[in-house]
Amino acid sequence: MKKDINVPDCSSCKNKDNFFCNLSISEKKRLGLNKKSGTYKKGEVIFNEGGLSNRLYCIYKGKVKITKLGTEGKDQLIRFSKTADILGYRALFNNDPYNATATAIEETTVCFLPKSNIMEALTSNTDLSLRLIQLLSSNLRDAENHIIEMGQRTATERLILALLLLHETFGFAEDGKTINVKLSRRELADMAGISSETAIRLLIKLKERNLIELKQKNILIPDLKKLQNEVE
Amino acid sequence: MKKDINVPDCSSCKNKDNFFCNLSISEKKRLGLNKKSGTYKKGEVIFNEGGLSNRLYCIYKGKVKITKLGTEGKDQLIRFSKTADILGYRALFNNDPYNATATAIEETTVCFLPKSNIMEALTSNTDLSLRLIQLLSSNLRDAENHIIEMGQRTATERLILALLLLHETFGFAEDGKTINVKLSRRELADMAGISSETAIRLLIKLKERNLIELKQKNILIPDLKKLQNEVE
DNA sequence: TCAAATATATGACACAAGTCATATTTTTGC
DNA sequence: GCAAAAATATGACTTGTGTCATATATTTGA
Repeated sequence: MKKDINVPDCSSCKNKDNFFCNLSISEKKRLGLNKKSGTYKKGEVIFNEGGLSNRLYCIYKGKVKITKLGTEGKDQLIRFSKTADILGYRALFNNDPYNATATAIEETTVCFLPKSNIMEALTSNTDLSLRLIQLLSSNLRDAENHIIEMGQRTATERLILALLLLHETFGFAEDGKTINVKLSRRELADMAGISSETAIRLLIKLKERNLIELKQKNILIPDLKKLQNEVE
Repeated sequence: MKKDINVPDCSSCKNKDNFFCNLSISEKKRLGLNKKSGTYKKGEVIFNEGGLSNRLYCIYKGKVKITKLGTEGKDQLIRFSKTADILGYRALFNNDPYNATATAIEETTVCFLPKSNIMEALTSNTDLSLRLIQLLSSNLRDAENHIIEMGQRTATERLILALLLLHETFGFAEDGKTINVKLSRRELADMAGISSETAIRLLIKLKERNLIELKQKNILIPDLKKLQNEVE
């Protein structure tokens, strides 16, 4: 992590639709008082499961994976977060240690907002609590759907659902078919709860069936509808 | 469902530690204004996935399972709720349909609190938002742990974890070893994300290893620590 | 640039757990 | 009390997927 001094004040942030978008200009100024920021390289850990928290993280730019370590030292991917998303909110609002690890999956710039600023914003703008409730509800809905996938879908289906989630979260690159993030086979396996070897094999199978294309670390979905139909 | 006219006003509720425990007496009186209540028989549905909501449910007495229908018509158990817990809060605060089905697993009496009362309580007592944030955070933590179990644990381990969750949620009966709820093998299987046949077989195996006792529909855990050690 | 580390790919093999069928027991509703 | 429905139990069989080992390709860091 290296300190980043090029990030603007919260009231001038380029991410207009972020979690704090409903705050007034003056509320945003107070939110960003004394904030710091830093840039993490791909693979660097932003915070660790079990660590203590006194600030909220706001992603200025980049992509992050949230993982938990399971049994036998294997990771399970819980969620992705990207530019404009907040991180570490559950620990902050519950005065708990982090219960997951946040890792940059590409170079990522993050702002650290002091807890006192957040609490003040919550008090002055009660809409913010409702936004947080909605965010947690959305996370919970996604987690519940993931439980069902893990319990009831085949490994192939889970891998396809993982690819569709990547598209949904990060979109396509400009060519309109390359998933806009590069993950290792291990990371894909951690999303789908399968072994790396199985992920590798099934990706090749999907390629052979022309459902995806593989170009170095890029995965392309030539026909999104067709891939979606595989898991209906 | 039959209407129940024996439930007291919220300010006199026997469940002193419920979600609304921090409200003042007068706030509780306003919360319960025009509330209704009903009693559901074991197996009756309290609300259905996809249904619309304009009230919050508060369990006066009883036990409820929250399930989602997965692929191929198979249920996945998401969570249990019991006496003093609230239900339907996510739909209410997000103006969404219910995304799960709530079913009584024993005779259950539920109070229906009008949405307007809830919103008023939220406005007058900002602590209530924080309690809801904490509740959602707790649900989410549990769901995330469940994802890991589904992805990384054997069926036997998952069944044991399901039994431990039943103990944790509902406790033991007075003998100190009978789990204080009766579920069918199918319901246990839905908790663990395994087939009924597998649940039946593995229960018998656990019995043979003296880790549990089976007495009609009752499951007994003679040595809780020993069972916990099986899944460390 | 190069050696070491890591990621990807592949083959072989084993088995946990699912499906299907059937028998038996228990529960339900009239 | 009784028939039907549902739950529980068991056997047989199949296979999806994990593990382990090894080869090859790519990335990393000095």
